Amino acid sequence: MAPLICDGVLDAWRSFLTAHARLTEAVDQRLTGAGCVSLGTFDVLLSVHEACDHRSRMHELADHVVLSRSGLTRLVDRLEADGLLRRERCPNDRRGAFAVLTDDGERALQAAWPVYAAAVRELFGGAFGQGDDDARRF
Amino acid sequence: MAPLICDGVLDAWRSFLTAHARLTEAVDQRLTGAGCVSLGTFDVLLSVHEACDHRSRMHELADHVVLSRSGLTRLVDRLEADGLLRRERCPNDRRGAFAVLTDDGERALQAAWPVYAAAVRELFGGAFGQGDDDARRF
DNA sequence: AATAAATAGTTGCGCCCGCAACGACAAACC
DNA sequence: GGTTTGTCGTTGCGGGCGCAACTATTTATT
Repeated sequence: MAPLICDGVLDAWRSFLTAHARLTEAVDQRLTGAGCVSLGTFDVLLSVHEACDHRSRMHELADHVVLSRSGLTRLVDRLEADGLLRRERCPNDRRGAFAVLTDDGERALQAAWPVYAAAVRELFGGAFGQGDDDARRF
Repeated sequence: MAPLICDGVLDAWRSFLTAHARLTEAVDQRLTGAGCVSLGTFDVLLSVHEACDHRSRMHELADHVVLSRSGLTRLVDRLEADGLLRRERCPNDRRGAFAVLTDDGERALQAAWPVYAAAVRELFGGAFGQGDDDARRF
């Protein structure tokens, strides 16, 4: 039988899959190796930080980090236990809750940021034409 | 404070992360929705199929699908229980084992292949310039 | 040859996730 | 106003993964 994969799009897809697995693993190891939060935690903290008033509804947060609602509930549980996030009741909608950055969460985000940025630029940016490497304006 | 993300490489990285999450979810749903094996299973079956003699050493397989050795052990356990794969002792190295496609595994791979290819071309290929869409030579 | 170091694969353990079901609430409909 | 439908977030459950430790075997060292 001929090889199943003989198509540019499918080759690219497989490269995409392996690149994602290796890159996320490498970036996560940079973060945790430097004593920072994990990549998953960082994504959540950053999303909350970028939201209006540094707070985000749970379902919006779940959408933004591409996690199920239940998955986000547990993750926020952990971050709340770690003191990085806290929940706040939503005044308009008594069903809803906000995730809000605590001061510790803000500090953890700021501490992780340079590690994250450097790792992404080096590992991800370096894997491409690195045409933007001199466009750093951090 | 200024927004933390103001860099082309970092924007691209975040798009990369969300694209991966959404695309793998969508491709997996196409496969399972059509009664085929999951995406993770498909990757393993395809890797074994492409290997020499349709068999692959466990550690090579783990590397190829970017899984830990223990993770691959469990995954092959499940596929063996499902009758899609079987283990064979390695004659040269008595520590080693091969994962080998069974006839059922081969059939499952062939059944999933067109669904997989169509999903990847449409969802992944379509997300780009689709310049290769007419280069299909399946 | 004898021993030390490295490698292959498996297992116990704990973590993290998605699905389905649930209770609380809001919005739409009549 | 009361009922139906939809949405928000949480929980029980089971699946799937990585890390560290382990056994068995190979390879390197002396």
